[in-house]
Amino acid sequence: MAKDKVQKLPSIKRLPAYLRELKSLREEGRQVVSTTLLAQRLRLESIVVRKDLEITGVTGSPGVGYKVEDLIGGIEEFLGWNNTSDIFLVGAGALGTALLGYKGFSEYGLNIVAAFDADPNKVGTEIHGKPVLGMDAFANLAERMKIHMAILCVPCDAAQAVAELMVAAGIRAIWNFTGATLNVPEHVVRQRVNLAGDLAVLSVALAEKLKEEQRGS
Amino acid sequence: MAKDKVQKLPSIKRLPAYLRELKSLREEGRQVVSTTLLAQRLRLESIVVRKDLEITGVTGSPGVGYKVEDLIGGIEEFLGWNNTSDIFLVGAGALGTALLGYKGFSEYGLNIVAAFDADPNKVGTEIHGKPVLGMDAFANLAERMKIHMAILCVPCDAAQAVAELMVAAGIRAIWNFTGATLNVPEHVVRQRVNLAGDLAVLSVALAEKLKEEQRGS
DNA sequence: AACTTTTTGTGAATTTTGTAACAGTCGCGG
DNA sequence: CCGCGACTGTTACAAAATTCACAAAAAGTT
Ligand SMILES: NC(=O)c1ccc[n+]([C@@H]2O[C@H](COP(=O)([O-])OP(=O)(O)OC[C@H]3O[C@@H](n4cnc5c(N)ncnc54)[C@H](O)[C@@H]3O)[C@@H](O)[C@H]2O)c1
Ligand SMILES: NC(=O)c1ccc[n+]([C@@H]2O[C@H](COP(=O)([O-])OP(=O)(O)OC[C@H]3O[C@@H](n4cnc5c(N)ncnc54)[C@H](O)[C@@H]3O)[C@@H](O)[C@H]2O)c1
Repeated sequence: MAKDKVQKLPSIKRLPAYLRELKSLREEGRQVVSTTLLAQRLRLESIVVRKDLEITGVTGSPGVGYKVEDLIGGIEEFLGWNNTSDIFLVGAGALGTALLGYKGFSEYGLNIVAAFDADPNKVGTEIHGKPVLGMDAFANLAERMKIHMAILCVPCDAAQAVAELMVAAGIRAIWNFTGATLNVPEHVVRQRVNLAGDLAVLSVALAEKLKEEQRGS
Repeated sequence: MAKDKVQKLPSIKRLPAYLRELKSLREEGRQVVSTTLLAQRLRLESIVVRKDLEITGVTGSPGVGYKVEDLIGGIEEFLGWNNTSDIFLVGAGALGTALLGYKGFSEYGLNIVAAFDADPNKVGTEIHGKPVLGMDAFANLAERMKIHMAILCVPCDAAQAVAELMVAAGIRAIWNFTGATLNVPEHVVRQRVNLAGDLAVLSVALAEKLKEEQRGS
């Protein structure tokens, strides 16, 4: 029954880039912006921008453009980034440490509350001001604090086990930085950061470019 | 003129996941695999897997499946990951440090040779066994060592300037971990790691799921 | 040997995404 | 207050990706 397909994925993925640019424009004191300008800044076609912005429901005025404020508000509301959501992070290793210190998340309405790790040497310490707790504390705290989202950056082999623990603790959304494919129940959403996939695209594009060049010259 | 569109992007992005699973199957001593099994492991439909594998040119035999060895070889060759490529990293900060220590890159035929940073306190040190050099050394070394690829993880504001320096040094592919949209000439390929975009998808999917649930109950 | 099951490979249908075209609105400069 | 260029919003069209449908191959089963 559950036909939980989110539509217009590509558009949604581009929204944060618009948001970033819009905030930068606001800094510059700009109040109005056209899709032409946005497109130019983001190296896209203006029609793409127009179509993307359509899904937020924000409207502009012909001959003028959109109000910067409206767009920022509209995108944030569409993404649910206007209210900050608290999130837990599991795996305070190399990558986890970088994420814990990343200032940019506040732009996305994201607040990492605490980190969790299996390593007893790390438990009890603080990283970038965030406490590192033991895995046994996870379920209890998640429930008490009503945390629904979690970042997963443990080694790949541990990923599935940790994910199951998350699900059992009531987590509903897992942001997965590991290479593993998670098996989770229907009611949990998951999003994998596919670095390898991006690199694959880059590799193929470069090879293509070089080949083409050889042909051309 | 150059209509350098790489086709089947979604398929290419999935290939590394197959590769990972295939290597794991090889570990387990498996010699043959069907798209049915692969799909099950990666939570995809078997037809998706079949279509994706098609682009590598590897063929299987009906009723049996594909040889695991063949597929691994085929995918690696298609992606150009069979010969290791050397790459430079610029921005040895929080994220850069994590990347420098990441063992997984060798799976992708990627070898980070050296890091570069503007911070004089970092220059001259080593991170995870990789030397951190000053920015002034970049161009010269890139040419001498014939490096074509670079990882960009400096703060967003510095991204464009550093990218231009890379291009001037002959870099042909930039793996961009910053939020900035890079302006580079036609002959350079770029791939942005869009964390914010992934989070956007997760946010919307979760909101959707919750809304749907409310309706359903 | 005939039949069943599993699975590949391909061409075609369907859905989704990206592009183009254009009517209609707005503000501006005369 | 009229015409012009800039811009939106919508409808129509094209391309790409996904999904379906099925013939044919291999291996096992009766
Ligand atoms: N480092 C990178 O740059 C990078 C890049 C891409 C992907 N990744 C992925 O991110 C993940 C983490 O990478 P990393 O480099 O930070 O590894 P890491 O080894 O530095 O950190 C892993 C952390 O997880 C903890 N851990 C291990 N098992 C656990 C468990 N069962 N429960 C809770 N905590 C546990 C460890 O104590 C450690 O602190 C890996 O899956 C890796 O593939 C890392
Ligand atoms: N930390 C994260 O988890 C994270 C997550 C997503 C994206 N990012 C992005 O990655 C980038 C780096 O993030 P970070 O957290 O590592 O930042 P950071 O401040 O820890 O590191 C930036 C590094 O770049 C160096 N640098 C600054 N200007 C430079 C220049 N002009 N030339 C060469 N080096 C220069 C600095 O000395 C520093 O070492 C940022 O663009 C950030 O948005 C980071």
